[in-house]
Amino acid sequence: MGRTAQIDRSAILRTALDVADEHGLAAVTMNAVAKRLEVTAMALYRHVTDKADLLDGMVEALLTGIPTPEPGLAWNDRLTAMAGGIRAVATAHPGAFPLLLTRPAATSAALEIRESAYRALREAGLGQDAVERAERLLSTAILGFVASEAAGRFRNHGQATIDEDFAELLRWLQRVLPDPPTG
Amino acid sequence: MGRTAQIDRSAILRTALDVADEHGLAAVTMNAVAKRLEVTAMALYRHVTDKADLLDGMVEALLTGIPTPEPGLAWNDRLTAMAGGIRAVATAHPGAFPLLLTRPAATSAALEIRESAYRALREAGLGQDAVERAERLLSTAILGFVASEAAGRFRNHGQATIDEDFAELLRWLQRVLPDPPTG
DNA sequence: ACCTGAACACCGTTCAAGT
DNA sequence: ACCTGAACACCGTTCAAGT
Repeated sequence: MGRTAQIDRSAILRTALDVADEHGLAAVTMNAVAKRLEVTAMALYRHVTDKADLLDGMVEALLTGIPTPEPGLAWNDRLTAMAGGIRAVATAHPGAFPLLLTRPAATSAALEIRESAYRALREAGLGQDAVERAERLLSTAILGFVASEAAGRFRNHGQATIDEDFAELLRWLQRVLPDPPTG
Repeated sequence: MGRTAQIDRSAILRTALDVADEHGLAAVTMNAVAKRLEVTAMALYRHVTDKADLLDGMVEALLTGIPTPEPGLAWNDRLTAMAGGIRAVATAHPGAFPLLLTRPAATSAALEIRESAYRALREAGLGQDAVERAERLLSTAILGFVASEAAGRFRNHGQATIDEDFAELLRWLQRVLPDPPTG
């Protein structure tokens, strides 16, 4: 009895993200991930329950990469910072990012991000129902754009054009919210 | 020589959409589609070049289901009608719909839809660059919402709430465009 | 012309066995 | 405790063979 572990869950998740980013989500197989870790596919089952659990773990790892905004900022700047953080994660993990749109996350990382957005929108003066609705619409608009970018739907356009598109989207979204604090 | 065909490409695509909607995209295998058609998987290769071609064909079939808006309508009503048409296709094909976000389509059906949007936005008075940017942002916002809905990201909310969310999104998007014609 | 059987390399997953 | 080998049912795909 007793044998020092060669791999752990977080190493598996990091490796799976690498595989997705280099060769696409379809290339994320138990075999491919295991091979990178110099282990057989069966060894993974000690650390993830099955492939669905692997993919859910990748989602959680992506969400953990979105930084919590500086609490000192005004609410509208906090929302903008979160949008930028989401886009930065998509840029760092373009292959894995589409998982966020297909695997609804109810994990703690997802809840924390949503709560940050709720706090900002409450400070904007919205009532509770409006806060929740605005969060759903803002998050889908931003996820939709960023996932489209990651999936290459804009690949015919230059980076400068895409950057300006994103800035324009943020301006659009600001315009449907109450006037921000002047500071 | 000569043997009457049992299947054709459009039957394969329809069957693949059915499988996706009933059991999810992951269930769309050559074997599963073939079995529904009472044929072996190898028979499909006479009508689709490979599985990627099958998935691209599904995208094209989904796009063909989006109706061209009535030319008599004002430009803002045409855009609203297109958004509704996209959502209707997602409702009819929730399992297959996420393909639209991951497989950028440059086929004729995709181009026709984009051209419809361009025409409406030009009538709104936007210059060519603004037209193209607005089309990218409108389409990603709408696709993002509708794909999220199809993927079940809102499944904790009632249908009435989701319907109202969609209406609110369309109002947001109207607000960033020039004032529509009064009629 | 259209479909099938056999074959290949590859999936996810299980379970008993090795250390 | 952790990993592997062998096994199973299932992938996508090719190619020669049947009608």
